[in-house]
Amino acid sequence: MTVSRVLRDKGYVSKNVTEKVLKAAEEIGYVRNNLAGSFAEQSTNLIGVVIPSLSNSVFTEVLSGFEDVIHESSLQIAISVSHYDQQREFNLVKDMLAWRPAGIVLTGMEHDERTRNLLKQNNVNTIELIDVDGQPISKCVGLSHRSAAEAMASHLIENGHTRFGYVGSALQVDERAKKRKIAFEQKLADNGLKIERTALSPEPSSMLLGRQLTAEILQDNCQPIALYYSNDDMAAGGLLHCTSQGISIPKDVAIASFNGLEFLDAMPMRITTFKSPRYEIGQIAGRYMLGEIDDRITQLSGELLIGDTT
Amino acid sequence: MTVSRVLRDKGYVSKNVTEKVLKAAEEIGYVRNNLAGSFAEQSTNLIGVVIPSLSNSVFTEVLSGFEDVIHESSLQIAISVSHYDQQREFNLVKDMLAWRPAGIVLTGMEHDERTRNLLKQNNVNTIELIDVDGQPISKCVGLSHRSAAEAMASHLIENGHTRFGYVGSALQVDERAKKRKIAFEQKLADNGLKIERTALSPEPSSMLLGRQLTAEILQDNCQPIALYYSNDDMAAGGLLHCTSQGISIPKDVAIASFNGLEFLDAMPMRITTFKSPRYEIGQIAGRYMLGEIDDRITQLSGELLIGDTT
DNA sequence: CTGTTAGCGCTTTCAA
DNA sequence: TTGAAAGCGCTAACAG
Repeated sequence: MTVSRVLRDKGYVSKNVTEKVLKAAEEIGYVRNNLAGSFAEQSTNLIGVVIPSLSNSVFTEVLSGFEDVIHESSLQIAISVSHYDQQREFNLVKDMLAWRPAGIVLTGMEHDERTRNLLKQNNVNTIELIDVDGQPISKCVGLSHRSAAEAMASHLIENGHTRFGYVGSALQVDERAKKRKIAFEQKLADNGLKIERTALSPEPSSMLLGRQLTAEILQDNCQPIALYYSNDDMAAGGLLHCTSQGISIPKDVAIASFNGLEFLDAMPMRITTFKSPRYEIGQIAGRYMLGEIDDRITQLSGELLIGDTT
Repeated sequence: MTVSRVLRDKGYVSKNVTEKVLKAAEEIGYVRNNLAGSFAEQSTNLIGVVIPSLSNSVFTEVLSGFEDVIHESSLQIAISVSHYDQQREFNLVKDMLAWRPAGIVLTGMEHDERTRNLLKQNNVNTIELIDVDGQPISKCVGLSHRSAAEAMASHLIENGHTRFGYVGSALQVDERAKKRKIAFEQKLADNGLKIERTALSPEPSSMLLGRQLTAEILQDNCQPIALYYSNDDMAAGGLLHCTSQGISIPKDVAIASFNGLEFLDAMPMRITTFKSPRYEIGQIAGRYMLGEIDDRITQLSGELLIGDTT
């Protein structure tokens, strides 16, 4: 017990003994056994985080903000990847719960019903990231993808665009992109307008795919048209297609997207997009974990970035 | 015990009892306590991974490959971020060892001596990623940054370049970039050449920084010159500076870099770079973890990508 | 300030 | 095929 007290710096131990214990621990290279310790304490400092993918910088930027806040505390982050699969997410959450984590962080508001039940029944401190359009299991922080899409639709309408196309990828798994598309269409409808053409692919988004789908959607000369993309990668591909074809932007083809990723700075033209506050979402999630925020929902606003393509 | 057997599907239990147990577990929403279980087993399925940063896609791409291999097994990944700080890395490794992980994954070959000792003494299955120029603690997989830089130097020399500049960032913490710079200089020296100008910054690399440092290095008209950059972000910024200034590429300024990141596809010109096999490194690290590889060192080659800028 | 006792929930081993 | 006993290394609670 005395050793335990010294090592945890808890309770009173004489200076003399403290030194001896510390020295001995150093000598034998003692490493605490968290399995035993946390087991005895019936709690851990682990936070289970589930994100859809590690190769989409949207999620790693959020993670980065989360980590920057968390890493000053004694909490540890354990990351799992759901590959956009709610069934897999459920299994991951179940596995994580077995470690009795201090908290769970999920991406998005759409989950398997069993996941929600599991988390609620076990009364786990849960935070959902990136989206706020829905009922959180416990807490959530993000932006309204509906509002973001509406803002973009309004911007295009105000700029006098009357014909619209949509270019998207992986909508069957990307719930946020799906919400944006629906809200965009709705806003157009409110103004007596509609999406005339759509190019979709189940593949993950990429510049190459954006380029291909844009070529497809423009093949029968429907210009002038304003294209709304599911995200920046797709839109960047679209821009490359247009410039290579000598298509006038934004006169013949306008380009608008979502995310506001940094790589857009590399493009020859500034693409109009909607910047999602990714790093900030992560930071706030971190502060939720540290108990610094109580609100059930934190809605961040994001920002419409008007570039040269609309 | 019978319950334990059913839940782990281990040993013989009658069908009748098995069903009853499974049903009861389902009803009460039983979740195994890994703290108790792993404690009793004296082992875990956790793999501790330490990477320098989550906001550098080099590391998340490696992680992605690692995860893709690992996630078919029963192993779990716990990620920590060292912020390029060896002291912090040591603390993270120590914290991870407290969980008695099935393995540890580190980035690079340069670590605090205490980290190496800790890992060796505890006989932990350790894998070092991305670099192979050095003595691994246990196993490592990566590419030779020396060779990559030498290949680029040779390419530039063969193309007739005779004057050289170097643009880099964060060399005090980026050991791989440092190795590349040294090897590049050495190769030049072997050919009676040298780096005439250097622009360095302690800031993390970014396109903006690359742009600024390139402006700086070119301010007193030293063209023609071949610039070697610490990585793609910096080089992309350099390219943007040159195109905006109407500088002829590669005639007046040649640009060469390292990594071969995907965002280069967005650039108006294909930058000459050296593609590091990031995803593959992660995959192989995963196979190391699963015990599918025994070699102490796996050296991957990478690829010189000759673009329009050299 | 130091020590004793009991127990965390599971698994390994042995016995029936 | 099932069960009983013991123990993993630590900490909370209490006693001295």
